[in-house]
Amino acid sequence: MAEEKRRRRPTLALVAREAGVSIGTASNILGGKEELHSPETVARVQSVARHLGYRPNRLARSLVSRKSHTVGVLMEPVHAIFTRNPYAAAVLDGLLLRLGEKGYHIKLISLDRHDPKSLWAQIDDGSIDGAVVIAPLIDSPLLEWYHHTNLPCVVVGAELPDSYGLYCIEADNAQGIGMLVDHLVELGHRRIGMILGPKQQYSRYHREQAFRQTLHARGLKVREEWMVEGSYTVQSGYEAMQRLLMQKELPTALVASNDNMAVGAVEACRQANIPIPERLSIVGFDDAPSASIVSPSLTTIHVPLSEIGSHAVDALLEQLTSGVPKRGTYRVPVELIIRESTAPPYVK
Amino acid sequence: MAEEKRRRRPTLALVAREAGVSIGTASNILGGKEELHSPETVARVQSVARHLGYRPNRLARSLVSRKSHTVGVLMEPVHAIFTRNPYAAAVLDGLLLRLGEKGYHIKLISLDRHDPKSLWAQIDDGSIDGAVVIAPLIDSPLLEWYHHTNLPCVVVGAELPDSYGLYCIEADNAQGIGMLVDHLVELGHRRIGMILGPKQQYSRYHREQAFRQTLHARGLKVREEWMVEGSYTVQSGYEAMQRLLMQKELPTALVASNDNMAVGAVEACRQANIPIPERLSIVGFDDAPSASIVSPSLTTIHVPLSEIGSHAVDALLEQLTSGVPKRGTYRVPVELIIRESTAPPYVK
DNA sequence: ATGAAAGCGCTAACAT
DNA sequence: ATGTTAGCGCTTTCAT
Repeated sequence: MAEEKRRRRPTLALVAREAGVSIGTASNILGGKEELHSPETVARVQSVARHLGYRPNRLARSLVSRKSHTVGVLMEPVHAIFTRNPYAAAVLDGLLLRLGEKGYHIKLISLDRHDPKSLWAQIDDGSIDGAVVIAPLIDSPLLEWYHHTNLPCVVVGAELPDSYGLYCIEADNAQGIGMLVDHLVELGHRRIGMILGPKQQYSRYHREQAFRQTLHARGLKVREEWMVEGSYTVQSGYEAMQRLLMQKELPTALVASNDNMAVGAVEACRQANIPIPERLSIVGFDDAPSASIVSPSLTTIHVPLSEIGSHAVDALLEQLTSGVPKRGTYRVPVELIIRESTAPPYVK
Repeated sequence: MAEEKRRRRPTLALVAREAGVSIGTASNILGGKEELHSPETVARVQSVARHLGYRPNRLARSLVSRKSHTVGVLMEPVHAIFTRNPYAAAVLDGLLLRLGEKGYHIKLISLDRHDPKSLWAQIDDGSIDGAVVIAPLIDSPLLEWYHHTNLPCVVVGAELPDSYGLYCIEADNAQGIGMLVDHLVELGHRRIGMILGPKQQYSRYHREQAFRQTLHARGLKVREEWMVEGSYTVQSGYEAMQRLLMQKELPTALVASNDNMAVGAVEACRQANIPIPERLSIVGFDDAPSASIVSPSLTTIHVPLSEIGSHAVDALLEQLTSGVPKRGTYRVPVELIIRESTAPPYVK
């Protein structure tokens, strides 16, 4: 009995008793409202707390205050593989940094495909004040958000239709793809292909559409046999390139929808003895760390991913404090980074 | 008043009242002890809960049960940058996967250097049942662990002295370095240098020591001017290589303490027009994604990082259920991966 | 099989 | 300036 008491961590009640004050007083002092009490009491309580090694129980605190000071980061299982997903990793960097500054804690939630029914019970269980959703997929059960919960939420890496009523932060895909195509056109390319992203990703469509429009605007024709599909992984880029290489006619330049796939494509070309950029120019998107490491290094679009993470935090905390849901889309300006993987088209 | 009630999420009490049962009964049924009650009651309660959209409050549940079903992942701020730290990213992958399988949630905690006093208050606040510490640094306040808390804990990516009394999981550095050196020696190299990790990392010393011992065992001399230091980043490897290149005499092979630095070293050589591996063989450690992407691809040591993450979870959960603290070290077997960055030494 | 009641550790009115 | 009280939403005896 007495032993059990000893094992348990000291509580507010214990501190109060030892310091000879009421539990409310102790709560005030240890909860940062010291100005309500006399200096002596404050000192005594703090000293007792220190000696006892008192640490407030966050759960109890959150239960009554209805604030967990924790935000959830929701990821599709596909994305919860940071080694293969520089995108999610970079966004997480930004989230972590800003959330830490603001004194918030972070809970990582990888959606469980096995049991989508318990999805909302897992997310909205009182343990988080709000959520950041990373690149939700098109059929994602997550997107029924407002049917199930009114937890504040911010979406990163996908531009959702307005009807979802969520605030989205996404790279300006149209601007980025436009810059890439223009760069290639200026080099003299007129035969340009594309490796598309997977059909479940919103970004795929925005990037594809921008590609088609820009080509059109430049008076170039979109050749459907040069539009191949990948899944945003290195391996898929490799395979897409192999498929492309089986065509009778080849483009002189290729836009990969992200850097991962561009890296895979470069490797496929290397194995097929097609020199990059002499025979084929290849560009990527995102400016992942690998883009500057591969050889040739990739011309790509720099997306300030970790700033996007910080921005997401700011937008979310703003909702938390104001109580007003935010909606709409913030398209983040991007930048063209010219490296070694692009050159004028080969002339026989 | 009534409005406020409406806004709030339904509680157990509400479900119980609507179903015409006591709160205890509802708790049993919704908490998985349905066998204690009659089928009709069970059905009724479940149905009411569903219609009301009831979701249990995890905080309240954890408060009374003293289990949060959440594991904390503690990282030094240096590591909390996943884009630059494939090591932490890969371990996190493994943690995330296994923790998800086990129904545990995960809280990411990046140590705050600004306020080390509140460190334990942040960690041991009732919100986690145990912790995984990723690659703690040598002077880390974290290592006073058992003075401050008896939270179960597992250390990954560092082999701590026994005195800390913590269970550590780390790649078999001695084996790995031995394999690398042996590989180089077999190729004919006798002049081998090393890029060391930073002094704050435990792994630096284990890798350095293994290097010195293996060279010694092979009858080779360690040339101190070929032992240069980096900080496990690509940039630091680049700079370390530049310093090395200023020596009058150069080694014919170089062991970089991790892949990041090997990548940086390769880049420095490229700029200095030193062909790899013809003029200099370079090896890395970890088998990070970049190792197979750079050109030439890196001969390196494969460390099953995500398995290490899973293993860490298993070890931690074992402690959680058994209540018995685990200690000692598990040295994970590693594997030599031979790629393009190594070749026999150049002969004039 | 079910209900009543105690309390997890804390905050926030409200009194004094 | 300090004490008292009523919960936060849930689990868990202990009765019935």
